[in-house]
Amino acid sequence: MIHTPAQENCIKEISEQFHYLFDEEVIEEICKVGERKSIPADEMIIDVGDRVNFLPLILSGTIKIMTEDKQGDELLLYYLEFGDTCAVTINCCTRQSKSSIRAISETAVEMIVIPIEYLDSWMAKHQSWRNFILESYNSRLNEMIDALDNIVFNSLEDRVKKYIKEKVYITRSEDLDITHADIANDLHSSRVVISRIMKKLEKEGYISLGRGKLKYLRL
DNA sequence: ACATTAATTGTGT
DNA sequence: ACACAATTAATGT
Repeated sequence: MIHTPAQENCIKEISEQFHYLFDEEVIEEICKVGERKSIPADEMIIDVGDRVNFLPLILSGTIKIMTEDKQGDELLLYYLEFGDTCAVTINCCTRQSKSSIRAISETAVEMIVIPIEYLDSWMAKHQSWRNFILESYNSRLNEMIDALDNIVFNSLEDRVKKYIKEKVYITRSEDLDITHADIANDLHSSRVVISRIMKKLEKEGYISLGRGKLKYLRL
């Protein structure tokens, strides 16, 4: 098979990062039809109600996935990271329905987007692709059950702790630039309540506080 | 360097 | 939940 230099490059890059996920054929397919995209931080990628016509494959960076309720309040669902794809998107695409979620880049993101028309035939043709999709569904479902469990059964304080942990993990930094109001939005709570919890966590020595920032010490 | 203003955070009811 | 006080950061003079 003949490749353009750009495709050669792409194959090299994807094989390096994804060889344990996909076999050769799938990687070639991805390079043929996939398009590489760079997204700056804090960019809205998909909004609620948008028609989605591509499937993202994250190379680096983090994407925040959330829903919106009738009152327009947001709730953080989960993050997408390296090697992830969006299970919700797969659903939307194959059923030709509109997005039920909003996706915003948390950091700068590098990704490959694949037009949806290829997904069906790949499912049939390539076992490693099939496994990838199913695996992605499975792990996301488990995460969601976890998150639901957390909301229903755990106190807001525990949710804040978990939130901070996640944030530290995805930014690879113990110093977070975030306001109490931001956290309140993500957790579907109010600023005042978050402030009180933050103060408590600081007193207990878990974090240290500053205006617009906090430092993770331990949990 | 100082004053003004806006944004964020703290606290009592 | 609301209101307001206190604190801090940003901006202009």
